[in-house]
Amino acid sequence: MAAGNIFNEVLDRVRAVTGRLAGAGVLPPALDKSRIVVEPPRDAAHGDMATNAAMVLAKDAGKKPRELAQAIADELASDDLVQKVEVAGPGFINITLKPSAWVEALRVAIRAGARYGKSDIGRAQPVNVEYVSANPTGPMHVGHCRGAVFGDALANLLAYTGFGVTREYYINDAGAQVDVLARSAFLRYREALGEDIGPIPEGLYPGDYLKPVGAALAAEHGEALRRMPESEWLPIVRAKAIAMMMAAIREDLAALNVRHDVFFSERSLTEDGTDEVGRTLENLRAQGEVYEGRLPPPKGAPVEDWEDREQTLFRATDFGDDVDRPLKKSDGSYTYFASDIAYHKSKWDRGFHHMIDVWGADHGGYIKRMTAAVRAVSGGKADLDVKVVQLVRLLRAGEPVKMSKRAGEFVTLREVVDEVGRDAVRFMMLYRKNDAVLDFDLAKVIEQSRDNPVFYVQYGHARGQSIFRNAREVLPELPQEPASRAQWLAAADLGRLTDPAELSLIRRIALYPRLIEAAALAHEPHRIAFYLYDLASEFHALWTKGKDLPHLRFIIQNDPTMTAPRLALVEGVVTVLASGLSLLGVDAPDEMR
RNA sequence: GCGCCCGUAGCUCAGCUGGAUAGAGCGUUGCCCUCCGAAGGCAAAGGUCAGAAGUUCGAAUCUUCUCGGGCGCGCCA
Repeated sequence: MAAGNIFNEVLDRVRAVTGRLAGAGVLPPALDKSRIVVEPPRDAAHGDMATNAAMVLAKDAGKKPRELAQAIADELASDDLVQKVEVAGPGFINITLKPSAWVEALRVAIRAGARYGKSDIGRAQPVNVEYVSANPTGPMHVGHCRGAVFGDALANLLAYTGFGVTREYYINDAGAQVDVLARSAFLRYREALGEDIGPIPEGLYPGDYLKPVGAALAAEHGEALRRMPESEWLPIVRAKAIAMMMAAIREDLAALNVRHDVFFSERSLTEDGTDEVGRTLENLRAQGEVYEGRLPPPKGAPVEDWEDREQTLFRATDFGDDVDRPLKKSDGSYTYFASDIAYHKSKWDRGFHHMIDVWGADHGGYIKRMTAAVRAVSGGKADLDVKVVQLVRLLRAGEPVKMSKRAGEFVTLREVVDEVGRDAVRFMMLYRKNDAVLDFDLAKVIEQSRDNPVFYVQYGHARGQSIFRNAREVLPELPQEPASRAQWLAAADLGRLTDPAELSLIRRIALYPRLIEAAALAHEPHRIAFYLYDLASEFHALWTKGKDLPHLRFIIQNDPTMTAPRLALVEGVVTVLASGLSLLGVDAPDEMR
């Protein structure tokens, strides 16, 4: 078992007990133990952990849940981790562990250090996480933030739980929009050569960010491009513009601490004589999933100039979609969906059985057809989980920040990061479920108070470090280097941690590995953020308790033997805060400034 | 018209994939600094989990329907 999930440990023991009861004839020999769980109770009065084993097994055993619960409880009572077992309610088995068991869990956490909470549940399975994938037609704006941070944190989390994660960015460098980009850049090129280009025509990108592209083209090609017909200069200008846009995007991502392993070009699926899209579609045609046919016009919102025509379609309805989906435009070129199928086929070909795509809310209507396509190209063997991140409403002190898209005035990702800092952006983007709309208030996230969870959690870490700094007087032998400090503290007499508040904090620390696994399996990094907030809150509370009750302070003057275990508790808190924050990609500062 | 997401305290949101008496922050009310960082803490009040039916030992969580809000609905990416 990786890095000590004490809940799994107890679950194993509960299952062992049911096995023994089966051997003794109390339970039938073939038992489905998969539904048995051991979890923390909502109410601390119910003990440390509760299991539903009796209720889950009662029906198969032909016994009353409470009766069976009592039998299991009697067996569990003699376990060396267990202090007390009670049957409650409809058949819950409430387990209270010996304090020594919790204290040992703390020791495990401190010893593990940065590895605490790591897990191997992923069993090294390859997972492809695709996120951001912003069009290379301009700098990233705030709207891209959330998906970027979410995808990055999710990838961190999956890697931490033993999945073989590949972080991927799909560059949409093939559609009409990059030709528009090229024409827009060409104007800036002429401008750079001294021409008066006047206002930017409708339909082209007006932003100033293309001026450097024009300048670079002028420096590199001089007058040469201007003398070519469009068919010749366009590929040159396009390639240059895309390269420069992608370089800018990478810089923006770096500012947010977001990284990718693979940048996959859509154009590479069709250029230089390769036609991966065509090949993919022919394969699907051979399977009967691609055909020529007609679609009914959409109901409700009438499409002007609807033309009923025969077209190439993907049989998405075979996989639960509402209608079949077109693969070719009327001019014969592939639709975006067609190349997206080929792209996901490439993921499958590269060995990914599990794919996760992070998309913006406006792509929600696209999910069914894409999951359908993934199943079609993999013979049903691959799965795709599309995580939709909802809209971010940008506010300043409660007032919406105005953005005008025409005229190219939008708030860029970089502006937001520069104003409030990378940590605040990242934490707040993750302090909400991905499928809920998020209000992001530029004024609030830099506030240094409990209102601001980023600050509150980071402050918890800083406060812990501050305690270590102040402890040197009482404990001069405490190593200053963090890793040796942790090992030194792990050897302390942890049995002296007996106050209910201390044990409660230890229990929360012990919850961390379980939380990490659950968050990873659910693809929900936000759970880490909420957990860290709760942990910091309990830590701050215990700290303040020491104001009224001096015997509960972490540093006890003239009593190194009491101070050491207390510092070990702080070490546990600091370890988990640092670990969780690093999964979120947020700094864990040693002091606040 | 159809599909997807959402609806939990006055406000903003959690709720650990079906568990026990539904939680936190803000706001309101009342408290705690000679004291390891008050950049903090304690306490009180506040709920028909939108509504109805169903599934079962047990539902905020699963199913169906209704109401209310958001997004999307060949040849845009």
